[in-house]
Amino acid sequence: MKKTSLNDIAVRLGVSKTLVSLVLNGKGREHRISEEVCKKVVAVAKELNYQPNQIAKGLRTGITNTIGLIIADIANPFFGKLGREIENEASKHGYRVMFCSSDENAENFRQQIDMLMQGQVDGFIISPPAGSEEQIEILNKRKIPYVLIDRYFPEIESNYVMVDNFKASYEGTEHLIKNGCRRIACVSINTGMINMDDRLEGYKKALLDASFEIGGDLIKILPFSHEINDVMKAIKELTAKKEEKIDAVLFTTSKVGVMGLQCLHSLGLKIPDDIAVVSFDDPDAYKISQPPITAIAQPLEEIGRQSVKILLDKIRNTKGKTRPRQITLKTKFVIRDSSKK
Amino acid sequence: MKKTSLNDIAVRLGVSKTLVSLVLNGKGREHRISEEVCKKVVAVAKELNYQPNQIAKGLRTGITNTIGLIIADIANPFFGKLGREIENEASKHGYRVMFCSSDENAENFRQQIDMLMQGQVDGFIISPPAGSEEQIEILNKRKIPYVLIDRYFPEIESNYVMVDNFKASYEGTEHLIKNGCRRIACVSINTGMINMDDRLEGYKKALLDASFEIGGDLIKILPFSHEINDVMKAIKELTAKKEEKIDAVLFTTSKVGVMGLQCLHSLGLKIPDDIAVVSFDDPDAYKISQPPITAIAQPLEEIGRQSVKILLDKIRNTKGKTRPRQITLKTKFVIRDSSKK
DNA sequence: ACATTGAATTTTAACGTTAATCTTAAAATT
DNA sequence: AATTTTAAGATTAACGTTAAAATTCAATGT
Repeated sequence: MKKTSLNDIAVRLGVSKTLVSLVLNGKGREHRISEEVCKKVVAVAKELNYQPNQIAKGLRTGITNTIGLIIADIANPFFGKLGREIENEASKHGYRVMFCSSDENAENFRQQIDMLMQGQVDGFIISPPAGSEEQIEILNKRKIPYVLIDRYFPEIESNYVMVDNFKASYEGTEHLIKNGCRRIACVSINTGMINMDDRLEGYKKALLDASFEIGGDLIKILPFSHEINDVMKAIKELTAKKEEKIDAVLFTTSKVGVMGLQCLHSLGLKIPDDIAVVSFDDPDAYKISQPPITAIAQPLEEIGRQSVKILLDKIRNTKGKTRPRQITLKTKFVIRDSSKK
Repeated sequence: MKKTSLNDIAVRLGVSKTLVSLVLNGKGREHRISEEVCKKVVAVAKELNYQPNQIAKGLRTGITNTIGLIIADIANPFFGKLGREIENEASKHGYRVMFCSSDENAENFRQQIDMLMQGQVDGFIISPPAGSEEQIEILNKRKIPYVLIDRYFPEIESNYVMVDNFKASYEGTEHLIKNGCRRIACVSINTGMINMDDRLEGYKKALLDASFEIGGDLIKILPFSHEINDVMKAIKELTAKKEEKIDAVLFTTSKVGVMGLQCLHSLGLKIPDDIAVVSFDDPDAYKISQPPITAIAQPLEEIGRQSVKILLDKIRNTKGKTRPRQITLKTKFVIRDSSKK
């Protein structure tokens, strides 16, 4: 049972395949195909269960109705949820999604971009890893539509959808200060990307504005491919010294936060009494944690919607040199018991 | 800057595009193309940064090197992690992945299958929703390669990769019994699929073998699109009656389990003293939970590897009527503090 | 009567690739 | 010298679709 093609329908009706194509694409009226013929075409198409071959369509038109999504790791709930929002929004507009997990690795990323650029997608939604500037520049040069999410390169003119990481971090830290915390640590990761920098800076600024000391011994930057051991080491160091013991910690991602909580628990530290906790992102784990964790939640649905919207805009309007669309969204600060002193 | 095609290289060298194609596909030797010409072709291809157009290749050969992955929800960490394993394994073999979240909805599923069957993928890895038998039969009839994961239809001959849900559930329940629990509830969801049935049956059989009563009031089957309210209602009912109060609960998915834990916490019930907990799946949340949750972990990497392996096998061997490959894997029972009495 | 218009289609070509067949010239064989 | 073989490549056609240009036939206008 081979698949039905336009030609099969055409032969069956003794008309040209162009006519069939026109009719099935709803251009019958426009091309003054008679009502009668239109009906016949539609009937036969239905009878033979015609499904257009998207590959052939793609070759002819250069349009695949597919978006390439490259993020760090689809298994990370943050990206999983974001991926889902992107899928939903794309689907609404008739687009499918191919996804790749770069593991924050520039070489993986390069290969993935190359692979998907071989005519398979109309554009990209990308959370770029450190060191991928060159690839992004290539997209610019070739005028391939794309939107960055989660982070961007300040020195490259791009479309992007972000959150205000600095402000979010500032708020979270300020909240801890207001709740009476005095020695607030920050555990972050070294991705080399601006979103993490901003989160650290927001934290520092909040300490500064409260006239707190910003000790280097309060800040732990983990290697970006962090294991639980790395986190454990950091937490131990932060909680070791009796006199200068910390009383709160800000985690800058849910991945490091989840690991951090495991460590705090296994060290027998009580949250929030011994150590108050605030973390970026808001995975399920934070809701069932005892106590529940105060979270800096990103507006995933909005990020998904906006990034797809902008991308489809760019795809439809590749010629007009529209100025880059750069959107910064607000995070939602969800106060739970982990930050109550 | 248009993309380089085979023809561009051919014209530049004054040879035919067939020759260029042969050389770049490594068939130069085989077709006795001279060493000298081969080198020139490769050099120019590199110079012009030639990337084969996969769409054109796909049209000509009928091969897209793309797998369609249809699961319930990529935002669900279980499927997110599984998706990642599938992506990894597919990538090793030069395959890309397109994903769709069906939300366990047969109509969504139908559309997604139809969409991806329009020439865009070489085969499917599918976690089929209830009521999708017809679609699966269509795949059979059209000889489209696919592998089912997580569940299957007993009445349809298919390839699949599963875990032994009955046994896993039996073990989990048996463990609770051995730890001294006497009134063990089961909170499950009504997907209408065999994996959930098996989990329920395993639970029942364990009770039966221990000569416990299998009360209907111990079993709560939630609507398959369950909200936290549904779970809360079930938990309340299970813990309401003083005399017949439950002392343990088995959750048959992590989604219902995570919600259930939220409910137990908010009702002020202590785990495991008031109620011991065992749950299918092993999300991060269970590791940082206080106490950590005893989990029936599925071998996600193995499921991913096997399903891709079988699928690629079928794709490469569409003609030979190979018998269906049906694989049942073992779960890993991870005992943590939530089940200690 | 003859050109003009309009409706209803058809023809052609192209997207980039590759499988199958065909060509050519030189070298080897009889 | 005539034939066959071999090396090295070219040509053709096709995958299924669609944009652009061309055709056909009838009706209308002058």
